[in-house]
Amino acid sequence: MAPLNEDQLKDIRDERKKQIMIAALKVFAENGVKLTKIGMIAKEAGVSHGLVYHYFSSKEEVLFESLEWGMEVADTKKKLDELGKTILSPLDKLKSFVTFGLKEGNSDIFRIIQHLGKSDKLPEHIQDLVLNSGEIYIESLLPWIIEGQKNGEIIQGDSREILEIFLNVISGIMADDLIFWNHNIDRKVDILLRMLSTR
Amino acid sequence: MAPLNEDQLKDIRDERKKQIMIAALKVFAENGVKLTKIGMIAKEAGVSHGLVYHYFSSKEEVLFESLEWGMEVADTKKKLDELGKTILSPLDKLKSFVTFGLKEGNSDIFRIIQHLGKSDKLPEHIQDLVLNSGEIYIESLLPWIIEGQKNGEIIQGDSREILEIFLNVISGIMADDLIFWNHNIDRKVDILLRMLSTR
Amino acid sequence: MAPLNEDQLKDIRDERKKQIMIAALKVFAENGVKLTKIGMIAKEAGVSHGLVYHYFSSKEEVLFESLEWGMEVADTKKKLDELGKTILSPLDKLKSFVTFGLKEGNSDIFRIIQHLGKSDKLPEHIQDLVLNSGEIYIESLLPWIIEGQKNGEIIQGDSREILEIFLNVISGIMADDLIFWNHNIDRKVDILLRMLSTR
Amino acid sequence: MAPLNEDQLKDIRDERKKQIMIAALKVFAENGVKLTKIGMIAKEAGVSHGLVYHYFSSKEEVLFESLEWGMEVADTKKKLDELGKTILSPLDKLKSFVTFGLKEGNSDIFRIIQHLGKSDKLPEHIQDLVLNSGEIYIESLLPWIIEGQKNGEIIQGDSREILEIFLNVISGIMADDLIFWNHNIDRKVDILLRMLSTR
DNA sequence: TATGAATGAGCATTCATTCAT
DNA sequence: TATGAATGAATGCTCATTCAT
Repeated sequence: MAPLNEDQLKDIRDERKKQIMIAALKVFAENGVKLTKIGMIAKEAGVSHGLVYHYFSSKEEVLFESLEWGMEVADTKKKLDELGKTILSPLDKLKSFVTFGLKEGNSDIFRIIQHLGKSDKLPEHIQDLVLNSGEIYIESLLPWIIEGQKNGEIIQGDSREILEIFLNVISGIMADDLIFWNHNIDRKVDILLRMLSTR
Repeated sequence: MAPLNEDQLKDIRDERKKQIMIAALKVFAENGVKLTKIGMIAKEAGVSHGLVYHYFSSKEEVLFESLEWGMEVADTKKKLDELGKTILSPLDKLKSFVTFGLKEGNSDIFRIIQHLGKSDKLPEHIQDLVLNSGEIYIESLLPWIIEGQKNGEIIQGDSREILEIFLNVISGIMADDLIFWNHNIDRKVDILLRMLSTR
Repeated sequence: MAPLNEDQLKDIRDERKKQIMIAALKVFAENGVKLTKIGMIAKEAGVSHGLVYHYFSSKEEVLFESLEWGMEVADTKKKLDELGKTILSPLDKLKSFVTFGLKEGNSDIFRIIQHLGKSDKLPEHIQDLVLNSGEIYIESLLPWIIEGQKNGEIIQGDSREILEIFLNVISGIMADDLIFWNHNIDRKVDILLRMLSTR
Repeated sequence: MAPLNEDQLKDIRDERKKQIMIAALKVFAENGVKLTKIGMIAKEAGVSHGLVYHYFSSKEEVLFESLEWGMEVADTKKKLDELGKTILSPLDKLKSFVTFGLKEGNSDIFRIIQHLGKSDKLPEHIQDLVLNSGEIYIESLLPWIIEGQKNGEIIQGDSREILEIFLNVISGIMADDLIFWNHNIDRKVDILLRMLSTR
């Protein structure tokens, strides 16, 4: 009889928004932003397209909020923190990180960012998010590279340039065929890391 | 003015088709197949969109014929043949090939194929082309890998798997930011090739 | 808390309905029926859009009931009755009525009716209301016109036609820029009434 | 065989655009801008909605270009010029102008402008057009008012204010029921003009 | 009674494709 | 051969209406 109380409503709202954002991240990652239709997100989330617009004001808003939220809760970030605390060698940290990132679902944000990088006229707040996201990885990974160079594990040279090359390769791979990479993944990641390792 | 005779007409036909296909390959490579509008191809080719339909029955047909023709005449192929005849070491051949491929324009077909790999429902004849295209490179490159393994330049292991990993990395890169890779290209290609080289 | 008894519930019901109808008349008058969204009415009334549907079965029903109720209780009607009882000359009664009607809020029903007059396919019961509404004013005003013609204040001719012309002008004005008319209103109404007066 | 030459194409283009603009002015005038669907314009013009977008980039553009063109070629303007050259008295010029303007089709622009005046956020170039359009009438009509005041035909007072009141009444009427006004039009216009006339 | 979550029909706009010239 | 006029299917978004709580 009585309407739902505020907390219950907030729960539903949050739940639905999350549900839609998870779907959005997946579909955006798979198809790129432009080719993602709102209907695809709605279908993936199991709701009507109308509902998507009940929670988000536009497709752009879905993208922005999903990315923002995704970057906040991203397992990738947790993984980085977690790895930072282990006693693994820098190179092993990188390997572990790449292995993690290539698992399906873990690379969604990376892939979306990459798609976005290729669009011309991004709205500014999304542009900011994209630029910022790059920085997050660089912040975490650059110290590992430097440390690896110090202990002789990683090749010498401009650390940042080396990292950029590496990230470029990784993001290219992620945009590609994840299934291929998940077969025999350790072997493949080993080969990938040879790029950087002094052996 | 006398009407053109048949040969002249055929020349015009061929010329126009080529002109459109060159434009198509460029635009498809830059934007992906779905996001490429017929109008974009027509504009790039300097013809009306109507004319595109005069020579091709559909966008899909433009894609198919362009790819087929492009793979036939591709500079990449010539480059492979050419390199095959040099006395460069296998690793140096690979380097030279990658360096060539990263130059703007030389990777169009590669990039289109990669875009296509991500679509679900490709018409069969295009599917065949895509699969086949991989084979072309494999045919040329696999012997180099094997030779490199024999002379100790290239890491041991399943030659074909190594090549596939390598091609995957390369195609990922090509889909990405070519401008980045063309800065300081030799240094970058060197690092890339460390994946395969024993030193 | 004891549950509300039936009378109390009915009071709430009536209060809420009135609240919504007042809001509806205002918003319909300002925006026209088609351009009025249920959400606009709900917001103006300070209730949720869901509640509007609790009391009315459709937007059309909101319109119909609001009009019906509005015509019943309209201040305009009271004003007409009131003026009827004064000893003002017919022309002065008309002036006073027009001045009253041009004040913001007093012309809502007039304006809605006018908007409706322009729609094609009105449901029959609303059509009836619209036609009927005209009659209400005519009933009150026509005697004034006739009286004015008798005493020489108002121009001769078919009384009903003269009234229709006059009402047409008034309703056109009301649909327009009320703010303009409320500046220096007496002067403007004087000019308006020159149409009818013999001077 | 040969494609149409440039002149022929231009003719078709101009013809189609005109056809669409005429339809647009009519439909916009009848329904107001917001309630006018592109489909309604297309249907009125006897073309597909797609074609409307072939010639105009958006609904707003249809509105703008149609208004601009309509104001340029408007018979109203010609009528004003023409009347200016006659030897009619100022009051008779006004009568003649109003009579002309109330004929169906002659008031489209007036009515659209009036609809627009009630919208809030008009794009600036349309806003300009609206403001400008008012001025056009004022420019032509004000001298008539002044002249009429001089020769005693028209009531004394701030000429511009009198004109504004008059235009307000006229535009209100035009928004209304033109069919009503076109019955017995001379009689009605006579009554209307009594507002301004000293007799 | 009261809320707002949820749905789907409808309209603006884009673009592949057809066709008259 | 070559052009661009013309069509209509598909997609983003809005809003009336329904319904669970």
